[in-house]
Amino acid sequence: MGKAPGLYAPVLRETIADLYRDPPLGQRLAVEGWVRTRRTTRAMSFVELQDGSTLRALQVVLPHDQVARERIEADLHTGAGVQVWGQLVATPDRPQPFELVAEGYQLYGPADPATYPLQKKQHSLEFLREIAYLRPRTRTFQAVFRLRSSASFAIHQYFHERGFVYVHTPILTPSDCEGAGQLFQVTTLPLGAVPRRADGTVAFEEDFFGRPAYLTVSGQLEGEMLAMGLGRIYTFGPTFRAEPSHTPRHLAEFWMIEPEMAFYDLERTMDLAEDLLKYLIRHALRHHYEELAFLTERYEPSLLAELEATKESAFLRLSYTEAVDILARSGKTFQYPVEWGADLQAEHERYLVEEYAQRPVIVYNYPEAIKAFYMRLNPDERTVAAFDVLFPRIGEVIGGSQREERYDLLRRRMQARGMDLSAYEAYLSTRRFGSVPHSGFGLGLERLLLFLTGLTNVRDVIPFFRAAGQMG
RNA sequence: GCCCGCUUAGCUCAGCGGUUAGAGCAUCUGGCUGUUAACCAGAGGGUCGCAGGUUCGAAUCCUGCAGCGGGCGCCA
Repeated sequence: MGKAPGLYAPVLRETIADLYRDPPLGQRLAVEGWVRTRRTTRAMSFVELQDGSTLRALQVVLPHDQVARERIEADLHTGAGVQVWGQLVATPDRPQPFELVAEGYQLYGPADPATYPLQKKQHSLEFLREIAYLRPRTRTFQAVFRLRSSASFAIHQYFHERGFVYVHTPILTPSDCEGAGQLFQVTTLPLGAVPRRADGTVAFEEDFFGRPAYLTVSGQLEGEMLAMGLGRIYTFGPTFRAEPSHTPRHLAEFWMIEPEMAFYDLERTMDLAEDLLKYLIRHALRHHYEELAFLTERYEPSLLAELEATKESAFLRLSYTEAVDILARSGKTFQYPVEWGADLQAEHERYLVEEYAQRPVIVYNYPEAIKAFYMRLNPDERTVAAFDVLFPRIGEVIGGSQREERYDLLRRRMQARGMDLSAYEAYLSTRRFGSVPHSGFGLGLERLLLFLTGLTNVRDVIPFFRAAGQMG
């Protein structure tokens, strides 16, 4: 058996991705990774080694006259972490282009087959959710998390290429961004013995900030303030909603991209949203064909074709009024009635996207009454300059609007909704000093990833999921 | 929050009132001159989610609870 090269050995130590990119055939080298499978015959064993650098595995041949069979059978089970060294040899007559003929190996960490949960067969996504810490050992999650990483990078690249400033809005906030769901309260007060005032209410002046504090549900309001000086900004960070939504599309902690642009009207903002989404799809197709092909084969047969079609398609733009009209004339029977003034239900959105348009749809100019206070009132005074981007399979992926920049109008509408204006003093003040038209939107990273990966549950596109009653 | 479904071996599932509960894969043992989800032979492995109830008899029917999944609502 050859001498162990060790961690700082004078031999090549390469990732498997490097080997496939430019195989150093004939050279002696060391590779590190985890055993995916092992097959043993009388004279030799075969190990498929993966290291996370690529979905492809490296076949390692272990001749039993080099490495004792008993040792291999005791050590090299699925999941074991090892370093293997030997010579890289071309194998033109075999399914793989080359393989490593081992001289020896070092077992970093065994994986006892009696207790190691993963096997070499495919597991259900539901089962893997129970052992989230091992999901990165599977090719599915390597593909998904690599796409997540790459899409995140592409988002930054897209905005930076266009002069947007990446801003960090606070995670801890004193107030709600109205209409964005329930908040997680953050406190250092002892929950077992909360200090109270004479009238029995909680004495928040004794809390850490001297007032109630929450985890942010959106960076939008702060983003608007930053855009009113920097021009074009975007946020990209975690947001938190304490809404007990039990669906495959909701998380309590998720990542959101929120651009906010001074001097943008609704149409220009819709253009930006559409362009961004197509850019991200093109980026994934160009840089991650291997991952997308794998996910297409495993999970969503139409994934590649759908991405190809979407990156070229012109999203269909319909005003809310047009959309209601189309639904009313569709001849379809919907569970929820279609009438002007009611919000579009999931079944309505699905009809518009999957049957009527058969491509992404942007619905804009929604009734004022069903949308948030900060959306700009249109001249008809019945609708606001809001829009949703609806995708096949996953529904709403972006929600945005032109913001109400007129001080008196904004104030009046907030009052009409019974909001406490004192909590929004800074926000309102931006409308008193040099207020200009501006717009923005929110893109849910996990929902985008459902579209890019072909998976159907957002718990599977974030490494460790947090949802009502679940911390994966 | 409302509605529906599922829970049987390590995993994926079959069994849906009637002998000692099954299969494939995994594991273990042995075999195999290069395997590719290797193959061949054999073995071990189960309080049938939990708690009650109905019945001569319950994995199977009923009730409650829990976990998971899905639909709806809310939204990203």
